[in-house]
Amino acid sequence: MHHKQTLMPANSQQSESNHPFSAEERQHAIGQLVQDEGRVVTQKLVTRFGVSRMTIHRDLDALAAAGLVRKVRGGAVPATDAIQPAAPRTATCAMCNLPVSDRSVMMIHSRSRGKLCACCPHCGLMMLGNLDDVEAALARDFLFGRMVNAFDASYVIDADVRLCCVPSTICFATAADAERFQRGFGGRVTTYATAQALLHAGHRKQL
Amino acid sequence: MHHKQTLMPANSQQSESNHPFSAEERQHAIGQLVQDEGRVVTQKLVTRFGVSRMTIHRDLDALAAAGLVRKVRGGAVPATDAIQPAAPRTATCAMCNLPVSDRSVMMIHSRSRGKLCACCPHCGLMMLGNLDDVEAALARDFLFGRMVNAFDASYVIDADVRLCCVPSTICFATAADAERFQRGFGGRVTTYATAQALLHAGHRKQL
DNA sequence: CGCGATTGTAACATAATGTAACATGAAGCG
DNA sequence: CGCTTCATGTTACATTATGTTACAATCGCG
Repeated sequence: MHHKQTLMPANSQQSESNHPFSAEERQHAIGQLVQDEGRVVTQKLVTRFGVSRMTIHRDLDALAAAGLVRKVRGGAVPATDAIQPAAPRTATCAMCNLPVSDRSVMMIHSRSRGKLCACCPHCGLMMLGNLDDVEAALARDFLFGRMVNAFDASYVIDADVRLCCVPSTICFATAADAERFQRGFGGRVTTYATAQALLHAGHRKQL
Repeated sequence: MHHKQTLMPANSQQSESNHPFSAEERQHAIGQLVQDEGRVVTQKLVTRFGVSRMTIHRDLDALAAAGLVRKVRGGAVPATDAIQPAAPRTATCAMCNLPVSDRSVMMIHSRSRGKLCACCPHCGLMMLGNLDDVEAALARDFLFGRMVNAFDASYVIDADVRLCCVPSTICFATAADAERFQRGFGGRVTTYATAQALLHAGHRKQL
């Protein structure tokens, strides 16, 4: 009796509700939604698909059991998503797909794309240059291992230490540290802005 | 429910445009804020997230329980030790009992005492000097993070980088790396034997 | 020092959400 | 036809997140 799809006016906005979904189709659609939007809200799925709260929960259970999503209170997020407070040890770089080294990791918080992980400042800076809704960006200071504001940090580019991607880009909390490192291992000490420009120029050159 | 979210338009009931924050996300955001800005003020979090004072307090309680922040009157500051939230930081140094930093860890295999963990080469070398049945000793190369044979490694003692115990003792896979590091950050480049002697001499002097 | 303002916290209330147990109705199958 | 199975709905209850209130603890200031 509550099956809205049978009662829907023809001009209804909720296109999906016009035809009844099989369980499989609905679950597949939910999985897509999670991937596309980063997060789904149970209550919205209830109205969107015109099924009961329990049914949505069962769908999410099935998706979670299949490892496709992770249930959170109120909805679900992508299984790979790292809303978790813990740093994703098994994460791969959102830019180059290499496994993320704990030593050089960068974390970027984008409003639209959530929490992104970069294997090293090279990839991290590239990503930052391509995002326009960054809420925060943190890079790991090479010397002390602390996370620092990526925009305030200093970087040594192309030092004789190849940690990850090339040209090697190493993050330091202070310009003084970067300079001392450069004295020993070469490379060029830059601010965030300069590093950003250099890396992007280098990549464009290749095109 | 009628709480006065003076900062947000009243029409946004649950809209993700303004407050996509579930409890989990909000706590995560707060944790990042603490790391990023060094300190957060409870009252500002209340207005920023549009939740009650109690809710913010509970968030901070949760973050503090997880060891991610330390509550202070009026807000929270980064937990001094916990830069890395996850990780098996259960290990403590067999010499000084400090939690073992993944960055500078040394592993010593003793026939009689089994596998011992040192927080840094300082403690590791001290332990090695006191053990007579060592099967193997590995230290983490500071530059690349690889484990190297502690007896073949080079060490920079008393550089201007205080990572763990004092006098700071930093391990490098090669003498060349140690020298380049010394060029920037000072200290003295030594072999295993020399570092060993220096550290023990320093400690005996205190007695 | 006392006093007011701010902050921390405990206790309770409430709404939203999660979940288990049972009911229903359709489809398939002997 | 009756039976089973499956997806779903309904109901009831547990759990969680949050707000509200009251009060204690602390700070700042005259």
